[in-house]
Amino acid sequence: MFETLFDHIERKVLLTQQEKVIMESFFLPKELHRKEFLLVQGEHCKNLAFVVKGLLKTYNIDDKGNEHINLFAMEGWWASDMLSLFTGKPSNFSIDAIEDTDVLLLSLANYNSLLEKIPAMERYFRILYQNSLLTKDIRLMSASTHTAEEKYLSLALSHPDLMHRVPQNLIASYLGLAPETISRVKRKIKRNTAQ
Amino acid sequence: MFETLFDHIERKVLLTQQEKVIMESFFLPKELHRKEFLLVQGEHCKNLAFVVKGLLKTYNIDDKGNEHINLFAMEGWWASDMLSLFTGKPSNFSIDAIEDTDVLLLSLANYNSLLEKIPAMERYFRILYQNSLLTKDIRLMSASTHTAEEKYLSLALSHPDLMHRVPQNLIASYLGLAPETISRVKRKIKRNTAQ
DNA sequence: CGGATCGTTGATCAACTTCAACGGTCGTGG
DNA sequence: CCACGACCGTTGAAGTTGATCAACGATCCG
Repeated sequence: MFETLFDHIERKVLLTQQEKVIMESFFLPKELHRKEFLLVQGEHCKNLAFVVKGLLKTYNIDDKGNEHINLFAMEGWWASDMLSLFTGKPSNFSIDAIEDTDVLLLSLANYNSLLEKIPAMERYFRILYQNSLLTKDIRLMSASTHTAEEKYLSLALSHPDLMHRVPQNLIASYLGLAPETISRVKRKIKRNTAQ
Repeated sequence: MFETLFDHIERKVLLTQQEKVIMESFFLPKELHRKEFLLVQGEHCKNLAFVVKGLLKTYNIDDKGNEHINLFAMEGWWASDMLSLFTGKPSNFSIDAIEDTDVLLLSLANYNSLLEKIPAMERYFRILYQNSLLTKDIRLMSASTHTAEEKYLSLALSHPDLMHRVPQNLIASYLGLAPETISRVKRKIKRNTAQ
């Protein structure tokens, strides 16, 4: 369980053996099976979740009943509704499991203790968030400048693994497109690359 | 100059007098007048810029020659192309001044020294990035779920100050809409609220 | 077998863009 | 000081992209 976590953290910062022991006590392991919820929209988000194995999706259901996926979280990723977690307001997102998934839960109180007691973790999260910002910026740019086809191709290029693990209607939702649009884009690409 | 910087930082973390003295040596003050560039798309981004006074815009020009504003940075905001700064790759953004603007420049080397020498700054940037992530998430959601009218109203509500300082064609660019669309949205809102 | 889930295809529709023209305002140089 | 250009917003008409609606086929699995 914790090996994946420490592996991932130590790509950014180093931890002493003692720090690792302390950290283990902060996390609560949990297993989710396919379709099980980690967070339900409207409830209060209580944890950050580190994905050890499996695949989660974070999504919002809007007024018209449409689902919009905000994030896929695979092994080594964090999932949460941080806005709800930090403000205590009801969550705008649901999180559930696309595959059977193992997570390590970190409560807000433990998150704060962690940051206080282990300076390396302050650094870790700074770097993690810094990198996340870069990718969000790119997505944000892509959302308003790219065509449906460009969005699809760009995701297929940067995350080929996702395309295999996730049904296309979820990819569509993630890209802000209708499932039918994805289907048509794929056909068009096939036709173009065929000859 | 530095008062604005420290005021802003000390809303998140506390600094000792000694730390402030050290920090001052890391920053280079610079004045920009209206339309002057801080960064030109395609060049290498060398600095983080803290806006002391004025207003900057960060934007990308796409293949078709369209300008897409990524960020407005007013007093107390940071502007940079972090991807270019950290990777050394050519920048995807230009940054220029909408108003005459005073900035404090922080080079990559000084940014790293800062983080190393002053743990409070590690914490400051972790919190800064954490908050930025939240707002980016909201923008990202808004970009794919909201109509033109909703996007406009939501910005008008959350940043009324911007609407007064920035011409509408730039607002349009920021929201990923055509300037004409903003004009029509405004007319519609006026008609609806009139009676 | 039968239902659930997923992808495909066609037809229609709505939202927003694009193109073009015009009017107002502001600031600067002659 | 005023005239001109730059810049900005508005309006209309036409065009495009992608959404929506509906129907159908395939696959998977209990």
